[in-house]
Amino acid sequence: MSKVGANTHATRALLELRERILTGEFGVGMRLYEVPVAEQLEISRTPVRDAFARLAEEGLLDRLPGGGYAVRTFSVEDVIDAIELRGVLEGMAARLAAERGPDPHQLETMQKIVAEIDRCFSGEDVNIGRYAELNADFHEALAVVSGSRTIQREIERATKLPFASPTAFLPENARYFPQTHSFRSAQEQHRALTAAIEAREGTRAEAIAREHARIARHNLEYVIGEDINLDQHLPGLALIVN
Amino acid sequence: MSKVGANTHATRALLELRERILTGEFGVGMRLYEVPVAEQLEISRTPVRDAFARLAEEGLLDRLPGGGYAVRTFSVEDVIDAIELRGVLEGMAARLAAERGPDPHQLETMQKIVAEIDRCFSGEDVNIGRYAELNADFHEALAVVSGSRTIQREIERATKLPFASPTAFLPENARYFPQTHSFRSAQEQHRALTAAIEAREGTRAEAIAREHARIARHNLEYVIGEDINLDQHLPGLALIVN
DNA sequence: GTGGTCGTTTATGTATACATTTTGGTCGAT
DNA sequence: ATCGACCAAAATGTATACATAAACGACCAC
Repeated sequence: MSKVGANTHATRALLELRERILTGEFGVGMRLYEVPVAEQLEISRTPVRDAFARLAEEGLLDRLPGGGYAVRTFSVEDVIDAIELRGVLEGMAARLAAERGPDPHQLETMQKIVAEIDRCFSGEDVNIGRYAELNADFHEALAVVSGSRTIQREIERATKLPFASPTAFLPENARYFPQTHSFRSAQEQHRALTAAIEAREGTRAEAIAREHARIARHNLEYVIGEDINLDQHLPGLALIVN
Repeated sequence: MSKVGANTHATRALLELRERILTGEFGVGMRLYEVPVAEQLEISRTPVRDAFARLAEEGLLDRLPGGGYAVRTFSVEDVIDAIELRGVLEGMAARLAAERGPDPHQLETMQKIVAEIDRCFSGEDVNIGRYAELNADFHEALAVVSGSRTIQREIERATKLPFASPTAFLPENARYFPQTHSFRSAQEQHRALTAAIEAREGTRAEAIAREHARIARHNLEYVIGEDINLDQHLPGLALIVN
């Protein structure tokens, strides 16, 4: 643990503040001041400034024209577009992989993850926790198989907003969602996407990836429609205003 | 001029360092140290740190694992992918505009810019300077007509890398490029893209926007192929290693 | 009631000193 | 020749004091 960032005040502030933002502890649009935050965290202003800047970079804080930062507000439309963006980026990743030819090891990694996800459905109940884990692995592998550092960076970045991530709205268990059957169709998409990449079918791969990303949108609409108070359970939901 | 950023040491450092990076004054991959840079710029370390962080956010500096920053290196492939990414983002913008219906005023703005670009071709010589200016305006209007803040942010961000911007490799005059006739075909794409959006043809709009972005790729390949030493004239070219 | 000006308070920008970590070179062992 | 340990120098992280700008409230004029 000698790497900078792992145990610095700035990093700890970043983690703490990110958590508070995502759980809604700071109201949306709320301005954050260096001095009170530094006092709360019992550190000096300098690492707080660093943390603020990093959170702005992540898209969770807005820089204000006169200096300072405020918690960023997201409309439902912003969230929909962020999800759509991830789909477009992952579609591009899939297309590039198919067009340029996937690295065999990386393709094999994807195939192994798909096989492992299948095992989540082997019992009567879906093993949601494991599914979520592997789902994230699959999406990471998808970025990697693109063979493009640029795309990997962008997907990583787009995924930082919790409601746009592939695991968005995947709770630790399924009690909030009546549609666990959709996990199976999601998995079919994983399988089809992997096959399309292998077959060098760029257009097909892109289309599947885009459609696949819409799962998060579907879940969002479900959550919004049911007016479920899930702030504590679905990170980032507190940031959405409408 | 009371806005933070306009005249702070941090902003001046940001502008100065960005310029030096893009002109190749710092070698690619070169590590930048706070103390010497602060001395060169005759300011303290604090604004230098701010500037470094912002340049990392812009993608021009890499954060190092042990702290500190280095000038980011781009392979030709990275640049190609950055250009492709812009095409994909602008394609998404065009598609969203077409699917959701463009705001009439914003559409009119695009149409006016297209008409104004036409006037750059009215003489025997293309008015390249004006073309470049209006080209940038067109692309900004394209981001705006998407009606999506998310997309606007992302396009703005993708465009920050100079070789991925719509004006990439558009010099102040055409003496470096024998293919000024390609400006005319680019303008036809502007026109077609605007018409596709107006006609609510999302798939067509997206395809045109993607193809349009490839102009920068074409120009890149020309520059690389001719081995033209254009560091001082084409911002960011100095960052490309191969 | 509204808008502009002024003064005070608060917040951010900056410099600098100190603390901690990283880096690079040297030396010794294998 | 290579690797690991050690140490000093350099770099980054942090705290704090000071400088400057922004924000806010009060007051006045129209």
